[in-house]
Amino acid sequence: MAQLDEAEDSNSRADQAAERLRRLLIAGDLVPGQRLSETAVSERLGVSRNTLREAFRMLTHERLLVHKPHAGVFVAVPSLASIIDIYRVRRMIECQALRSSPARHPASRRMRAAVESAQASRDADNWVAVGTANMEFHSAIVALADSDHLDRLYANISAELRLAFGLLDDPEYLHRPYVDRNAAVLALYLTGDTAGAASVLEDYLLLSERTIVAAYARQLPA
Amino acid sequence: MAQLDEAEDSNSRADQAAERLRRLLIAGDLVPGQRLSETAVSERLGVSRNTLREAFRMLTHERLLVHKPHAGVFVAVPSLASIIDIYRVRRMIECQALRSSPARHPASRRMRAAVESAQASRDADNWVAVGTANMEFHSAIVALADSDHLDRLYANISAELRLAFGLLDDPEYLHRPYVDRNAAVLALYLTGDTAGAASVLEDYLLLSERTIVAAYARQLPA
DNA sequence: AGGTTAGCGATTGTTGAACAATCAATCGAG
DNA sequence: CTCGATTGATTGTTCAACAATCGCTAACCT
Repeated sequence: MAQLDEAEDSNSRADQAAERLRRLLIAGDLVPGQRLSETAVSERLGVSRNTLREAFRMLTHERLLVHKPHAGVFVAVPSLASIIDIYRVRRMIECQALRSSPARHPASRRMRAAVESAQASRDADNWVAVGTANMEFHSAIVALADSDHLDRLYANISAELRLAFGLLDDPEYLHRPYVDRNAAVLALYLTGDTAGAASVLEDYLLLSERTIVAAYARQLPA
Repeated sequence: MAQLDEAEDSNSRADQAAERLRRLLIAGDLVPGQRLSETAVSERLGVSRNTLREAFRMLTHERLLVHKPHAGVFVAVPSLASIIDIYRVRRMIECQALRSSPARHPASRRMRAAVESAQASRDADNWVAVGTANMEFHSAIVALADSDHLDRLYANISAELRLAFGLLDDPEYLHRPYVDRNAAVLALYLTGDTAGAASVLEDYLLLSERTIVAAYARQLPA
């Protein structure tokens, strides 16, 4: 086992700070729109202002934070337009990756593991874990394309989407319907019917987008 | 028009430094693999080491530089695998953007302008300008998809590809064949035959990839 | 009174210097 | 000649200070 849960951030202190902030972000401890004071956060994390700025810049490139010049950094608030954009990209990339993937691609193991993990977490009523497993499933689908660039793009997109999920407050409603659908997509893919799998996935993504957009519009009437 | 050519980098000094480095990189003044000393570059650009580090980090995220811990930053050397990956992504994204684009999309004007610019530069024997115009043409194709995320991904990919072009040394051979092909793609698209345009584009990209990979393998026998 | 502007305070942007941590090359011992 | 320790240079990180900029307050003018 190369990297353990806590060992992956061992590189630099800026990386460590970024990782800690990342966890605070996906855990929802930092609400979107909130301003992050450099001095306050730096002394809370025990790093220097300069180092924290490097961490901020990393997270800004991951679109988790936004930087307004001379005003500070803020937790990103995913816009409706950005979410719609994300789903457009997901349909384009995931469906094509699935459709034109050779059979028995190594990443299919990741897909299977993610489905099983999601089912287990569902039975344990742990819905944020279900969400994590679902996202891992889609990440594995993208990995079918064997493209580092797409993998990286998808990692960014996932982070942003996760921020949006955190804005909503019914994780069961958001994640439960998709674990069975993921299993269906995986089953079709494993039989070699990649076109069918892609088709099911596309419907699935359209439904998911509608659900999230609706919940989003309901929650943020502004 | 909000931002002019020279005014876009006015934000911070780190941005300015990054922009200057970017120009040095695409101009080929900085050869791939070269190490960039923090102190040397910082005093050459007239910025502090700390500020330069922020610039380095930006360019690292754009994959123009690579950062090796405790060893420094180096000009990225695009690997053959990365180039192949880039072309795979380009085929996936550009063809689908072209195929599923509505007619008379605003970005088609950018496509037309790029074609005309390439033709003019070709007649003037300015081959690096031809290369720039060609890349602008493809960037406009991606813009047909109306996705900020894809636009950003493509900007990164373009920068990396440009670095690879700089490694080769016959810009006419690299760029001349494609200005007429771009014009053909544009013509098909404007008649509404998006499927035909996408098909031509796919052949085109396959040919371009073969050309570059061959030149690359010839030049770097290592 | 209402709107405008000048100034104030706070925060970010940038710099320089200093020290610790790490790597690579040199030099020396066996 | 090979292996190992020392040295030197570069990066990683912190601190303190100052300049630049923004938002707000309050005084000012009409």
